Amino acid sequence: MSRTLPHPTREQIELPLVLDCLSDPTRLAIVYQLAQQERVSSELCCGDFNGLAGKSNLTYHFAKLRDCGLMQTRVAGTNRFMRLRREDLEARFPGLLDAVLKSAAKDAERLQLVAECDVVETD
Amino acid sequence: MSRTLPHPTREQIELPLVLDCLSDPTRLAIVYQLAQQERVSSELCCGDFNGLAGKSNLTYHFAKLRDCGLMQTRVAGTNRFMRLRREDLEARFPGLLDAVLKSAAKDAERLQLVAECDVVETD
DNA sequence: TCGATAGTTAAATAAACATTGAACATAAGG
DNA sequence: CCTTATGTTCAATGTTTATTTAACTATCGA
Repeated sequence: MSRTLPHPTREQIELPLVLDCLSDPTRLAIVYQLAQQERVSSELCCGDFNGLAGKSNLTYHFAKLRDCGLMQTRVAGTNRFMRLRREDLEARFPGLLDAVLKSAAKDAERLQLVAECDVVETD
Repeated sequence: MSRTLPHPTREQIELPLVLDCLSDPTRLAIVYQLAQQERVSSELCCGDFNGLAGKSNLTYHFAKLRDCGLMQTRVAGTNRFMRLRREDLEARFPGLLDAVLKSAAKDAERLQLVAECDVVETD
């Protein structure tokens, strides 16, 4: 019934929680993917991450990312659209997100962040 | 008997491990304190962090910081001197450590990083 | 050689974490 | 209305984590 989800305010965003969130490979991949697609569209929905983990596991990671202030979730019909809270993060921790994203990009292979580009399903 | 401790090479430093290390408040405080004192002397020994946690707990955190490549430990007599692996981190993840340290500095109070400056013991 | 100092190791514990599967809820579309 | 597609919730699992206490090792200096 709840049309909106709880998010921390900008000021409530905490450094250790953000770092902890980014330290998990699955969540780092989510954030990375979100950042990659940003110039195309600033939002992605849950299903776009199905390659990274099972559905219910993703729900768990999305909640962590939302709770720590890394992303914003918008409910629309049966979909939840997410976007990075770039502005808030930049205001709170200048340069941090970019540094993490650049570092992740450098290690994309090692971290297995390389988007599978919607590989054709072989059913 | 081991005069030297094992450290990862520069190339072996992994982003998720580094972020995870920095996400713990105690370890973030250690790194912050290490960075603060850097212009005075690049090294500090275990005892300099006694305010942050118990001795054996510190040993645990030091090991994590060493294992992930954030700091270097040098054994000298009964002391172990630590320093940040700034160069290696900058080479691997440009701008990351500085961004974290600046973010931490902004939140120093909230994170209780404010060095107690060897407050006089009130016994 | 003795005692103090610096730090490690080991074992125990409680809490937090990531992952899974099954059941559920909600909305869109025929 | 019924079905399908999206995504959530809940409980169970096994793992990792941070912390504490106590016993230990090793070095320095008197």
